[in-house]
Amino acid sequence: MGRAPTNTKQKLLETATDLVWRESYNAVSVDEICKKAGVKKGSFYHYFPSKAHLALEAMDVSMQEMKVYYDDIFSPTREPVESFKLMVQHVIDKQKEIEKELGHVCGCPFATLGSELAAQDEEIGHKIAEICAKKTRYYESGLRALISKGLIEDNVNVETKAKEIFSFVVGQLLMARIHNDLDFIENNLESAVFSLIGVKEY
Amino acid sequence: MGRAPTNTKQKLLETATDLVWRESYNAVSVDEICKKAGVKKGSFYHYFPSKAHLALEAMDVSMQEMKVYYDDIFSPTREPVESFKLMVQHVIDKQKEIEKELGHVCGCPFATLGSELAAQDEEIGHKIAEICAKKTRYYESGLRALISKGLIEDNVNVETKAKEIFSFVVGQLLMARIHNDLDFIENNLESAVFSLIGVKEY
DNA sequence: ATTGATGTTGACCAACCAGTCAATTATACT
DNA sequence: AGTATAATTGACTGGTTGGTCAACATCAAT
Repeated sequence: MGRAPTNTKQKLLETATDLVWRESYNAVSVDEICKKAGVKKGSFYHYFPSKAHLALEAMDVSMQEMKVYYDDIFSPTREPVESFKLMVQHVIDKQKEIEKELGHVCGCPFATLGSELAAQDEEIGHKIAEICAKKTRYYESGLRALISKGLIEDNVNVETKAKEIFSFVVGQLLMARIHNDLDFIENNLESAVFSLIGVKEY
Repeated sequence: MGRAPTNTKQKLLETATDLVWRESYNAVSVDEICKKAGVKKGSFYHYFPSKAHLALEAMDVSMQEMKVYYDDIFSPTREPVESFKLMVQHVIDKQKEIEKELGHVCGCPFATLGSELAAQDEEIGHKIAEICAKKTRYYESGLRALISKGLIEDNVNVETKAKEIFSFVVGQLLMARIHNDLDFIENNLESAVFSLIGVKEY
């Protein structure tokens, strides 16, 4: 029943993700998103009750995409050192891809959005906090695997260390966005992460 | 000659700093700044040719204020371990003060602004990159002092390590802003910074 | 007292903002 | 063929945006 389903909603989500990731939430208007997506504003509000709801759904999509990669990267079948290496490489690859596509180093989309909206929109802020917590759980799992292999001391506070690693990666990505330059991350992120983890040989 | 100078410009700078730090650049309008500062919009554009120029001047003011603290904290007369301890404490104290005043954990004002505007306003992005570079120079100085005291190995790449510390602090502040919670920083920042520096006893 | 520089005001603007809605179109099922 | 449902459109709204401007106010030096 009803008219044939289209990719309009998906196109809006993709376009919004690109525009907001590159610029910022408040700098991008609904009109701009619609124009670039080739969709009339009436259709926008047919699929989303508000601009904020679009952002929330776009985060869900991004999160799901990320989950596929991270489930693989931190799969229990891998060596934990390999997991962290792959994680760093994935971050670098993704940043390079987005830099090419959007013409600017863009950093972590969740952190950028969270930084902007944490004090402005409670719901979005809360969702981003959740996403951050989810990501740190991958690191926790990797750290526990490192402990079980005897590669780091077993008195390491896994939750704390995971948060530190996450903050560090997010901070480096933020600096890369500000400087519009991925060189430092490319040359430094892997060794810095392992130094922070405290594993000497890898 | 001319009319007696007033504090109008200063009031605009202070008000704008507060509003933009708490919310974001694009979320705060010139009208809002003027209203809260008790200044008419005509006066605003008498002192600033544009909203972006206000941001640039506000950053200069913040930077000058920060310089006073950091020149003292990283004064060559101090023990370098004390410098880093004081730096961490200063960050925490400042965040607590701002949280109380503005009703939200606000993180690093430069990083927040830079994250938002890096790809939107080249001039502002460039200025923030400069400010970040300036701050890392304090860390470099502290690290060199640590080396000269034999507290860390002398093969440490000071420029790289300083950038890592800066990224880490900025990342932790960003997470604190997103979670609107300073607990993790209060409990963890000092030990994490020293762990990152690589000094065991302090 | 006049001049000239600076500070202040409020009305004004075109463009843009998020969001609304009734009308229209396209489709799948009966 | 008819109908229910979903997709699409474009014109519309009221408020806000960054920014302009001519007029006016206040003072110091002459």
